[in-house]
Amino acid sequence: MPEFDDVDRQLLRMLREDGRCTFSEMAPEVGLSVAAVKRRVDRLKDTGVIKGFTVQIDHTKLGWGIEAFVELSYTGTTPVGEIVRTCYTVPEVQAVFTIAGDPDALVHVRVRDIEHLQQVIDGLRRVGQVTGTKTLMVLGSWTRTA
Amino acid sequence: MPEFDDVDRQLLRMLREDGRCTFSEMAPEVGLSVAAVKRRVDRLKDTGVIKGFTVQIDHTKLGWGIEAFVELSYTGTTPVGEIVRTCYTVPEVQAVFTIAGDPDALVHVRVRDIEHLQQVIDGLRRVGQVTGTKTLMVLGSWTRTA
DNA sequence: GTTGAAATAGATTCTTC
DNA sequence: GAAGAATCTATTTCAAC
Repeated sequence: MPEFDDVDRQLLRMLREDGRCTFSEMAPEVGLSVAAVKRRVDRLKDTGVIKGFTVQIDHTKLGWGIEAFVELSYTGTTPVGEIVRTCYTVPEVQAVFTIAGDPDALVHVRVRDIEHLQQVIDGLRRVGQVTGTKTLMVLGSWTRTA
Repeated sequence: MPEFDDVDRQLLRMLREDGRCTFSEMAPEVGLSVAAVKRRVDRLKDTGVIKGFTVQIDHTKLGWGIEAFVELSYTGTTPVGEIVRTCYTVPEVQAVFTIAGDPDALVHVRVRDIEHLQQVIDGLRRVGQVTGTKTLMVLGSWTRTA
């Protein structure tokens, strides 16, 4: 990453708040022309700073109201790559974080109800050499800019 | 949420993979007309299923290479709303999850380096009635569809 | 639910400074 | 680096089915 200035930061902030924000909307905000804004956003994509765009979904509205983090501990011989692989095949898993120390992984899951959560946790325990789990039930959440 | 069918699910899946996917791109995929796709996406926005759109950023490219989860425990008298409020004023905090049981909150932070992480954790400890913290350093991560 | 057409707006490219 | 104009593409609305 060579130069990266306040204008770039401003553009990223605007795109974080609205990923479909147009060049014409951003241009006056940063005091540049539409063409100049396009060149900057293109450069952010080319350099990989912008990985892509996505939609923000309210999962409770879809009936997937329960969110939890599952801490997983594995036997010492389990390679990290296998931990991730055994987790992301489970459709309820939203994200997997491999961790230094204890636990070995933190898995973010989203489920319809408690019974469903129980099934998902059982599924995670079964695959691989899991030695223990601890489930953190999410009561509420706040995410930056969402 | 009244009716919500496979076409809607397909549209959400496509928008998750590319939030800037156009109606004209989605229409042939789901076998509907452009106008019909627009009506469905508009309905998903109106009903709140679609909360918004955002950009996916590679923070390592911006020099914020370290990611961690901090488990926070509070005194019994601390209201949940205050926990969230004291956390999201810290700019390094990406997300706050309030938890049922122990710990009371799980905080996702993103920092430049270890020294910076130390400062952020110290900052989180200072505000509110924090009785203990445990930090999970993220070695690697996988997120659905990202 | 569909099609097609028309109007608007945004993206993109090119030439200019 | 930047602006402005021309072109193309997509969105949006509408009428009719």
